[in-house]
Parts: sequence; C-alpha cells; structure tokens
Amino acid sequence: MSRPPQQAPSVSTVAQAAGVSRQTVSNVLNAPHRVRPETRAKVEAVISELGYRPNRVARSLRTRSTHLIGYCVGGDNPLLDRFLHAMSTAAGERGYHLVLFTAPAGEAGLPAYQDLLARNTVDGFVLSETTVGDRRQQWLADQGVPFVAFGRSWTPPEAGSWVDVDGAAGTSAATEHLYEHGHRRIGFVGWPPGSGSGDDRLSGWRAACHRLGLDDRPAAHGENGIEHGRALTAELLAGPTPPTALVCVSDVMAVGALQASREAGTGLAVVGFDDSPIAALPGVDLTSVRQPVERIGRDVLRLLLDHLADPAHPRQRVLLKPSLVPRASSTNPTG
Amino acid sequence: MSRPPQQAPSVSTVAQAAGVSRQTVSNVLNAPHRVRPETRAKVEAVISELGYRPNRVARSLRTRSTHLIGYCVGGDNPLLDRFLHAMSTAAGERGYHLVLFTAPAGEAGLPAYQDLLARNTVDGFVLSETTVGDRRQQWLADQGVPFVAFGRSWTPPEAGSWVDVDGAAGTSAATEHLYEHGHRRIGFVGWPPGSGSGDDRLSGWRAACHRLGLDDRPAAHGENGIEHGRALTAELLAGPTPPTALVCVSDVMAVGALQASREAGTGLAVVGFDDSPIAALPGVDLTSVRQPVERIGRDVLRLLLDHLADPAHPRQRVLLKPSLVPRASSTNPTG
DNA sequence: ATATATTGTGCGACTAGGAGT
DNA sequence: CACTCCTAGTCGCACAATATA
Repeated sequence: MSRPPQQAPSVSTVAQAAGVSRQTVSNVLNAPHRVRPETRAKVEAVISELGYRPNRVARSLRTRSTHLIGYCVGGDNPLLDRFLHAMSTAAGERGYHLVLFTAPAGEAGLPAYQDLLARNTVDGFVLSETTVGDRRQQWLADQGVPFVAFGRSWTPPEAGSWVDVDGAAGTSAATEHLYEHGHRRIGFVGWPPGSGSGDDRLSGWRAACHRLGLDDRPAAHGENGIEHGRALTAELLAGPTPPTALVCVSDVMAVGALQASREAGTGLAVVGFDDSPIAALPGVDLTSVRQPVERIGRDVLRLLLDHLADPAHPRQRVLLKPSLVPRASSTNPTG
Repeated sequence: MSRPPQQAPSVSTVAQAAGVSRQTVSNVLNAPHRVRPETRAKVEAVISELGYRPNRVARSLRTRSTHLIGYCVGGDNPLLDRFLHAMSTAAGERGYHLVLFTAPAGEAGLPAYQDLLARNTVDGFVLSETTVGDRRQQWLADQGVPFVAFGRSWTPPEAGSWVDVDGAAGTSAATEHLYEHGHRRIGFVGWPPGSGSGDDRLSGWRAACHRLGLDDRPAAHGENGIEHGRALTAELLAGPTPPTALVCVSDVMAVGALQASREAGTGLAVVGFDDSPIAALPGVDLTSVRQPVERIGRDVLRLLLDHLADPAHPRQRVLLKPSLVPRASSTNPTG
C-alpha cells in the first residue's frame, strides 16, 4: 500500500519518459506556445501519469522568487482570523502563500523582517497594526522590498501602498445615527491621542458633531480595555454635561460603556467599532461600525501581487467605507 | 541613502573577501569544529561585516528540507489567534516558519496537502479540527509525511502524534464544581453525537454524574450556535426534570443557555467550554473550562520538530488537563 | 527567416573525497 | 594519522544560446 518514499519525478524523469529533452518539458509548463501541439500532448500525458509537479524550491532558486509573503502575528487584532483567511484564500488563488512570523512591535521588529529577506524566505510583506511614527514602511521602501499595509502610514511621507478603512466616516455615520434617534449630547470614548486610527475615528465624530451643530461634546480617552471603557464612561456620566449617547473607538470600550451605563441606571445609547463577535452577543447587542475585513484582505493581497508582478506598478491607496450595523444598544438602550 | 538593490552576498563573496574557499565558509557555519580557530574568526568577521546570511532556498534545494510547516486555516476556531501565535513563536525559535493555506474540510482537502508536498513547499503539517472518520492522518502517515495534530484521531488505528485536551476531565471538573455549589440536577447541552470532542466532553459529564450518584441527567444536543444553545436549554427547562445547572460543550452554547435562563427567570448555573474572550465579558461572566492553547501550540510544534529531526522518533500522544475558570455564571447565577 | 527542440550554464548552498601540512 | 583546507560534483529548474528542420 504505502509506497516507499520514492524519489519525486523531476523534469529529467519526465523528459526521459516522454522521449524529449528537459527543456521541452520546461517549455510545456512555462511557454506552451513554443512547443508543437503533438509534443505538448505527449509530455502532458506523461506529466499527469507520473504526477509530476515542479519543485518550488528549485524554481525559486532560479527565479529568485519564493512566492511566499511574510506576515507578522502578535497584535491583538480581534479580526485576525477573518483577515488571515481572506488573505490566504486570495494568495492561494495566485500561487502564493502566507508565512507567519513573530516580531517585537514597531521598529524593534525590523531585524525579523530583515532576516526573512536576507535569507530569501519571502518576496514581500503584509503589514498591519501600523502606528504613528511607524518606521517599517520607510525602511522597507528604502530597501526596495515590496509590501502593502493594512492601515495607512500615519507618518508622512507615505511610503508604499496600503488599504485602510475610513474610520472617520464610520464614526461620522455612528454619530448621525445617534442624532437621528434623537440624541443631542453625543460623547466619545477614545484611545489616548497619537494612535492614528484612534485619532481618525475621533475626528469623524468631531466633524459630524460640528455639522449637526452639537456643541457639548464630552470626550474621554484611555487605553483599550473593558474596564477602562467603564471607568471613562462613568467619568463622563458624572461630569457637568453627561452624554445621552456615546460613540466608542472600539467594541471593547463600548462594552465597558454599556456596563457603566447599567451601573448608573442611565439608558445610554452606545455604538462600538469593529463589529467583533462580542457585539452580536445577546445581552450586549451592540451597534457597531463594521470593517469589511474580507475585502481588506483580498485587496491587500491584490495590491501586493500586482506590485510583485511589476515593480514599476504605481503605489495605490485604497480607503474602504465601513458600514454601520444597528443593534439594540443604540436603538433601544436599556439601563 | 537607499542603496541600489545590490546582489546579496553568497558563500563565494564571503570566501573571496576572507581569502578562503567557499567550502571553508560553509564549514564555519555548519561544522565549526572542522575549522581552525583563527580561520574561523577571520571568516566570521567577514560574515558579520558583509551581513551575510545563508540563502534558505539554496539550502533547501540541497538538503531537501524547507523548514516550513503547513497549517490549514478555515475552521471557526475561537482560539485561532492564540494558537497561531504560540506555534509561530515555537517555530521561530527553532528556525521554522508556518505556512498558511486553505482547503475544503476533511478528505476533500487532501489534494491541497498533496500539492504542497509534491512541490516541496513544506516539510510537514500541523492538523487541527480533527473529526471522527478524518482520513487525513492515515493518508499522511501512508505517504510518510511528518505531521502532528491538535486533536486526537478519533478513528482507530491512531496514526501519528497528537496533542489534545482532556475534554472529559474538563466537563467532569465542571460537573463537580456545580455539585459543590449545591446542584443535584446538572444537565448537559452538547453537539450532535459523532463529533469526537463533543462526545468526549459529554462522557466526562456523564461519568461525573455517575460518580456523584446523580440520576436525573437531562441532556440536549444540537449544532453549535448561541441560538441553538438557547433553544436546547429552553427545551430542557420545560421538560419533566428541569436542571438547576448546566454543563455546556462550548462557550457559544453556554451563552445561549444563559439567555434561555434569563428568559425563563430561573437562576440556572452554567459552565461553558473554551474560555473564549466572550466568557470574561461583564454581563456574561461565564465560568468556563480553559484550554491551555499556548501550551498546546508549543507542544504540537515540539513534537513535529522532533519528528522532523529524527523520522524514527516514536509517535507521542500528549493529553493536557484543562482548568476551570470560575465566574459568576456558576457561583452566583442570576435570572 | 520561422518554428521547434536541444545543449550548456548558473542560481547558492551542501556532501564527498582528496591534498597539503 | 590527525588536522585543516580545497576542488569537484549535485540538488531541480529556467534562461540563453545554439542546432535541426
């Protein structure tokens, strides 16, 4: 049954069996138009008979392209599983694969990127968890390394391509949604200033408030975390102009906000950001701004592969609109 | 600033710069004891000066080992991010990397595994989402492909090594925990029979009930999902012997159970399984059986790398004990 | 000159066997 | 015969230049 670990067939094996030269076999695979149809048919027959498949390693050595893409795991992205699946699928469709690695956050992780490159392990990178002052983009661009980021490079000059979600548009929509439900004092719970996407989301809320003519704009900022969200919200509720509704920078913060609202007995309306799995839970029912993660994954990979196929390909920036998923936390708040 | 994409140094480059032969450079890296200390020092100096790193592709071609491990993403594992991170870290420490790919579930996915192998893309695989009747293990074993599974092969004969969590021990502990809190009618909400880990968890609950002398053992089974968990629990609560406490096969089911309990106004005590992020949420506060995912990831990789280093290495089975994380859902149920 | 098939060469590392002390 | 080092050959593929019709 289980065949002994026999040597896998190579071009030579196939060539011999088909009565042609190695190169003809190679041509059948890489330049079929150069081969006479009858010859091609014969070679293809032998190929499928022997189950021959080109050795990727040998091909990589010759072509200097591994068809492998590096991705660093380690951040606490609540959407990681969906993102990885989307990228893997998109990569697989074009003969590429994702290679995972770990590295310290930010600049301290650069040696890991460099190592992967210097050893010819990957052709390029997908970045995520981009931050203000992130030096990875510039560094990679300087080295001429193909990469695409999920997330803008918040620090100009912008180097390389990226795909991102328009967070400001998301929080604007959230603010308008709350306005339409009758709220006039709409607050914000965010991250500490300087976080790029956090500031972006903050700005969307601010702009919408301005457009809508809302003056009282209670806001509080702190690290991500349910407990922080709870404490910040409690502060706002105890403040001089307590909000009746809250836009939150993340679902995690929003869950904390809901908790504070319950404790205070106020029917605070809350909107979160990410539409992570926790938002849909019964008893949470959190209205949230949904990021089109599958789309992001596909687009990130498309841009990268375009770039890989043609290094002169112009850089691209793709800004995707998020969508609001309404649930009870904003339309029918309890507490 | 940005150097032109100059050719990366190779053994020859280093050899020339150090005034030795290519082979001596290779020896310095792979068999230092064969090189005179002074020569070694000189070569090492040149290596670090030029920033030379061996090309993995060339090495792979020669040694027939890519130091890459395949892992199929696609299931709905709520612990995927932790698992991937743990494996990536463990792999990186020994010079390996994880390669992601997608494939249809079960046997239909085998061509994807075969393709990765035939093209020499990976040295072996990590399997997860193992099921009853899963033919991947036997198939891989027949081909002599190194692999380790997260999850037992539920169908004998067991082929290959695996690491798994003792689900029965987890549900036993959960049952005893509920017993200690005064409950005598402890039910179970599970998956449809035939799911391996589901049956395992069921058996632990059953055994514990038997040991504790509990006769009434209301149980219900259905697909995973909050809504299913809710419906199944509602059935049990409306049945002839309504439970006062419930052991659930997953956190998702448990959340549904809590919902049903609230709706029925009974203070049902509930324990879930996985300790996924939702368990710790305020308002959920779900007691849950925690899987040591980081440990599993590390162990899976350790077994696989041992096997890779020595194909004659005996197969191993590692069964890890889960731990109970008590929260309010069991100690202070509301509803 | 066109279409097709063939040989030679090198990608960058490792393995084997031989030469010099 | 150790110890150290080197030359030659190999992995599987693809690019280039060449041969045959």
